[in-house]
Amino acid sequence: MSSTPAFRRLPRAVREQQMLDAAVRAFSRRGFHAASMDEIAEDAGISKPMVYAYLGTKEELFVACLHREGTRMVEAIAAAAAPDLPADERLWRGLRAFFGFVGAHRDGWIVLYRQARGEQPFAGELATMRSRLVEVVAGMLDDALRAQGREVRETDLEVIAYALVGATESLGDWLADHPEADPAKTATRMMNIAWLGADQLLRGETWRPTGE
Amino acid sequence: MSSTPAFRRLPRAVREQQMLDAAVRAFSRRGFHAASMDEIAEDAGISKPMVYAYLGTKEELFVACLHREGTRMVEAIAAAAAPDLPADERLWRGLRAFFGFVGAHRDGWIVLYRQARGEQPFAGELATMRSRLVEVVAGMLDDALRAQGREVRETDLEVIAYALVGATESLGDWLADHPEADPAKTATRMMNIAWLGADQLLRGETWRPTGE
Amino acid sequence: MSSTPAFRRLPRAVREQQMLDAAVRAFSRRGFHAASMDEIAEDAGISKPMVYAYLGTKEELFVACLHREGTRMVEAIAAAAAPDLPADERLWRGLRAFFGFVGAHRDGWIVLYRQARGEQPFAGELATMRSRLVEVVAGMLDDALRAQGREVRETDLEVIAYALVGATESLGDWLADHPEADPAKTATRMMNIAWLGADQLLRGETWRPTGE
Amino acid sequence: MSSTPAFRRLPRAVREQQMLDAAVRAFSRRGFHAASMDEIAEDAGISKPMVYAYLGTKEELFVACLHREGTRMVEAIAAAAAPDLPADERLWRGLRAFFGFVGAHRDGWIVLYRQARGEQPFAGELATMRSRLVEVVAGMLDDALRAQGREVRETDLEVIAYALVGATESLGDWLADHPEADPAKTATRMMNIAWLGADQLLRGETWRPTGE
DNA sequence: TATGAATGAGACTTCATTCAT
DNA sequence: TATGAATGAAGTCTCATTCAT
Repeated sequence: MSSTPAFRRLPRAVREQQMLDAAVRAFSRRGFHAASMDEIAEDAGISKPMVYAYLGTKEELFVACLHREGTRMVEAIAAAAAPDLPADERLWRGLRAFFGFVGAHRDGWIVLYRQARGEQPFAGELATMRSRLVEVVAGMLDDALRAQGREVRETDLEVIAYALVGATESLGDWLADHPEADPAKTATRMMNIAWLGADQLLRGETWRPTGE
Repeated sequence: MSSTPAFRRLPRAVREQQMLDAAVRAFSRRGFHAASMDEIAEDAGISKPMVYAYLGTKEELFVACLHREGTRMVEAIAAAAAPDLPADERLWRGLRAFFGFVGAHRDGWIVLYRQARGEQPFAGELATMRSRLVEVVAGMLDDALRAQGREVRETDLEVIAYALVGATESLGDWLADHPEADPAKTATRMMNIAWLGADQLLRGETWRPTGE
Repeated sequence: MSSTPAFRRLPRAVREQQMLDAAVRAFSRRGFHAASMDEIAEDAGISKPMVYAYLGTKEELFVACLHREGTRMVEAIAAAAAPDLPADERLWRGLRAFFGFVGAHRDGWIVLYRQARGEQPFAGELATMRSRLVEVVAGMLDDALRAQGREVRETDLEVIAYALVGATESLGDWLADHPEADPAKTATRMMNIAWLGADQLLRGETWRPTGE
Repeated sequence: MSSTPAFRRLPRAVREQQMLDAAVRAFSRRGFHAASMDEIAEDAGISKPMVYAYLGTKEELFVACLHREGTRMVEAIAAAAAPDLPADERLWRGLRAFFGFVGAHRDGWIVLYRQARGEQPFAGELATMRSRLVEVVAGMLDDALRAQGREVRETDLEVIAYALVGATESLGDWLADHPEADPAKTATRMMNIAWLGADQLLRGETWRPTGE
């Protein structure tokens, strides 16, 4: 006799995930400002006041999206690249995990990479995340070098790591726009670029401007 | 007789540049949606209706910014990387011009790279620009290879070029956040990464996943 | 216990009628363009966003007014002029209902007759309504004629009907500007004009231009 | 060597007519509010400040249109219906002139009949014009009656005249929307309706409500 | 005379957010 | 808990009108 179907009154945690799903979809497609709370609530199948009650302000909602997707991504990568593996293996598994994440969570990636970047309140947090990643990658390179008995100035290391991360993100973003592409193959390509390219660089050879 | 004949009533071309300057500043700092036409008009020292009369809708204004800054950047790079130079020289000069542009036009760069990316109506155009750039870079790499009597599958070439462009953009964006850094030095670092790294890669050596 | 349970938070249907009332008043007095949404909302005792939420755009609001008033008028007339009555009785009751409507809903009439006519998006719909009315009147005349064993060319019938409707509308509009006048008396006058005038006309006599 | 083509610097009177032409077109198509001074100036091939200098405010410009078109119409009718003709001839010639005017000056008619009616500042003036016309028509009917040795209460006369004018305007407006229709034929039809219909009415016969 | 440049004012519309049931 | 009803605030855009050349 109850007109309330079984799926109402879900436990709070489930509802929150539904809302975050809807929010990530909306923010990914339309950006922080253009996405509307109305739209998100409707897509989540819930009323607007509930969204406010559970997840707070629009800004807080966006941050929650960033956190969930960022954590998912970082944990996926961290779980793959166990610290006791050799450096190249860690890099390779990390890349595979990264492209796998992008392929499986396009919207999440887009929120992280395209949408959060331009919005002042959030860009800082993202930059911090990237910095930590760059450190990790720099650490891997350093490990590899020491294993070969070589050493590189820390600054150079950081710049190279930064460039590798940038290149990787860029291919990841390309992947997000080409759902038909194979994440694993993309990972292989990036691994080639990263590992062989970096190896050469770190061997100490340097290109020099030719005067002027 | 005075070369600044009055304060108001400037000719159209001048006013348009003032408006575009203000718009690029605003869009760079606050993004497309958060920037307000009021704000832009006030910063340009003019009333809102003039902005609409000269440059149209907010969307058209944003496109005008994109065009001006994009053209500036492309022309700076094209002027530097004359097509009759050897490939490495072209790449080097192109990079120097690119980082020079970013250092000199931070706001323009940020609008192009950070703000346009997430907004659906504009992202496409930007992606096209990047594609053309990737082609050019791939062409340089190809030239260099042929000069050495080697050859590479076109797909690989494109991916490598794409990664190089991504890495370069990423460093450029880093530069935009570090005004104290030296564009020329950043260019040198990127040239190292690009040239030596690519050289190795293109020599035919390949890293391969180790099973699993 | 009170039948006016509170002041705010009325159910949707009630609020919509309040808004339409206010809108008809405003549009009637000032016309589509000069009436402002602010004004309408304030007169309805509600905030502007509610108007948009319930009734949409200004244009849609105007159409809603047109529909409500048009329907009211047509239904009043249709209810009075039951199709099983003899033609003259139908005409008479219809006229009485029409002038009754104009007297009781001046604002509605004015929106329909004076304000919608000049505005391109709405004029068409009104013209269609009038056409249908003309058909009905032509039908009445035809009935009356056949009852007398006479017949008239359809074109003539339509023109006469059109003129009758025009004359009626014109007197209706005059009534709208003379609230002290008696709708019933106006109806009687129009019935005289219509019935006796038409009778003569339809008897087959024709005035003819005298040369030139 | 003069770059000023011959047709600039027209005499004031000519320019004013061009502006009024453009204004009537614009007001007819879009109504008083929706028509913009920009549009009018451009259509007249002149700059906006000139419009203000010559014809004043938008409101004054509209009044000027009303005057010109109203005068044209009245004069056309007056010239045709010379007061020394017999009443039926006057009516007939007047109608022909009226429908001729509508056919030849659609835009002017529309401004007078459809657009001015709803705008408070102008409706009054129009109503006055119509009143005068009604008087004239009532006079004609009176003349005709007296010529037959009969007499009618003035009120009835006025109402009948009002209805005739309304019917005529209505057919005129129909003509404005059917440019392919023949003004002369429409005039003949209206003359039939007016003359024969009125004749009957004025003979003293009256339709009476049948109780209820 | 003639006009490009300029603006104050105000319109429509939308949104994030909250109240009262 | 859950939501329909409600709004303050702000943003985009247009227009009639005037100045300064």
